[in-house]
Amino acid sequence: MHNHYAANTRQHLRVWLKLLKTSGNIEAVLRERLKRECGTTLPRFDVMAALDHHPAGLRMTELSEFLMVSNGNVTGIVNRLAEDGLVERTQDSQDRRAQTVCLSPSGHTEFQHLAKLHAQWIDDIMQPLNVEQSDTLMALLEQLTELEVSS
Amino acid sequence: MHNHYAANTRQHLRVWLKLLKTSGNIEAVLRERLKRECGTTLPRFDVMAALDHHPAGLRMTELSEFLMVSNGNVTGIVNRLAEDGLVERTQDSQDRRAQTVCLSPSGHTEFQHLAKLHAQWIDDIMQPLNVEQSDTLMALLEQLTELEVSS
DNA sequence: CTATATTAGTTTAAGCTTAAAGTAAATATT
DNA sequence: AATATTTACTTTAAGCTTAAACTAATATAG
Repeated sequence: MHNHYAANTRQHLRVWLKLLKTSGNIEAVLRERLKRECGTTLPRFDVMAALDHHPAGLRMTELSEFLMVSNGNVTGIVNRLAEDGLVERTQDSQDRRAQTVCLSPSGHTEFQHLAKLHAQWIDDIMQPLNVEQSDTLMALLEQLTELEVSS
Repeated sequence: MHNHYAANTRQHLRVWLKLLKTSGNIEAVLRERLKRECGTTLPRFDVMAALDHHPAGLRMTELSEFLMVSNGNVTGIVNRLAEDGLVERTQDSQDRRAQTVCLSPSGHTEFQHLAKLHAQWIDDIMQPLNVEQSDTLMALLEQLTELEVSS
């Protein structure tokens, strides 16, 4: 029986599609709730979470590295957050090219609210797994994080 | 010890972030290879895969339902595929609003090439898991597919 | 038959995303 | 000091995505 692929190519495809679907479904739920219940988006939430994690603020470049997105992308999201008064830009006094972005007071308050809801949603969604199961899931996913970086 | 959340809220968050990251990493690899090696995108691939699966063709609305994206979205992707001669639109003779989209001969040839590469990439990425492990992963992901639909 | 409602699909506005080009300031070289 | 390079960031062009508005055709109701 000639078979140029590994014996379980089909199984691999099925698992990948399941992984993609599960992750996408959960992400869609989060996006939907952020929008409907909070009037915001996942990218905005991610930027605010990064800034909340760095109370001293971040440079635009640091922010884009932390979030692993392009710097042009960060420019747009920060622009919109700034328009809404949720983040503040401070010009660097040493380097006139640079600026530090941080949450405004109202942005901080708003994020605390968002983070609480977000944690509850995740907790709810992950409820079906007991501790042992989620450990197993972590370990299996961990194995997929290694190879795909190479080649 | 007062704790208003379930005991493993933090663990739940960690697992979700791991799931999101793993899925996103793999998706990024696929996007990158589709672009660099094939000059195409994941949305285009998805549309072509759907059409390959339905040799008789699909209506625009059927396509958007099958892929679970908005109909306006499908319009744009099919437009670009049509510009490249990879799909063909056929006006429905019964209903002047409707049309059937299917892969062109060159689109079919092209997709066979893409699908082969795609399967090899997935096979490669999923290699670290043996059959038992991927069964376990499937089962765990399956549990997360149930609840999140509700509420 | 006419008015209404539904259906198929496109267009538009807004945001997300990237790569590539551009701007301006700081640093390094000669 | 003048030139070149690097760095920080923005802008642009293109594509993906959605919801909402829109167009046109079909189906339904009276």
